[in-house]
Amino acid sequence: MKSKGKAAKSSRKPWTGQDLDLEPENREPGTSEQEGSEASVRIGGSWRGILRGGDRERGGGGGTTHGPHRHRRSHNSNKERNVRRLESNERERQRMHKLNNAFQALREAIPHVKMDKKLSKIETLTLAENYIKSLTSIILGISSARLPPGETPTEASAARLLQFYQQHLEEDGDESLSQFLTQIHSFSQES
DNA sequence: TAGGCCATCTGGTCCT
DNA sequence: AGGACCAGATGGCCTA
Repeated sequence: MKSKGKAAKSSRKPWTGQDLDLEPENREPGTSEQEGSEASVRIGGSWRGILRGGDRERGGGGGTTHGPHRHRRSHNSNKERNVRRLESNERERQRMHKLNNAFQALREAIPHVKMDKKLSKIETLTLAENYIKSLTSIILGISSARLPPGETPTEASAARLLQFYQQHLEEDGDESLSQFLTQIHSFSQES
């Protein structure tokens, strides 16, 4: 059983459009917003249309529009829009699942104390950052042990490490880690 | 019960 | 044109 049980997630059924009457006089997902209404509309478990006119910067979009310049994509019918929305929802779900898989892989890659407790996403990212920094300082420490007296590891050293890593990423993709470690070893040897 | 965390929906924007 | 990305919004579950 998961520590943060999502047992009721099963009750969170994907929106099917069936909880909304899509007959002509009724709305469909996004309709009210596209019509420019500022009213709150219950859509697929979410209330849309509240707090409009956000100050979002460029890129990424995200629920808010920019004043009168909202454009609407024309689709043939409500039914077609509905289908596209459902497909989009599914893709988004899959994308988030991939993201969560990546988070899980990261959790398993970084050592942490509370092994019985699942790390949250923010904890995972923070620990990963600290872990990387620690490893980097260790590696640079090894390197400095072989540097000429008085010479300390510099940012240039770290940049070289990064360069090695990026080079292997480009050449070998995900399989590069062991080779990268080998490279680091030789790097420390030559320093 | 409040707050944290999360999954999901959603629509605007970016990218191919 | 359509998919990917992004962030706001919402509601459910869990823990202190």
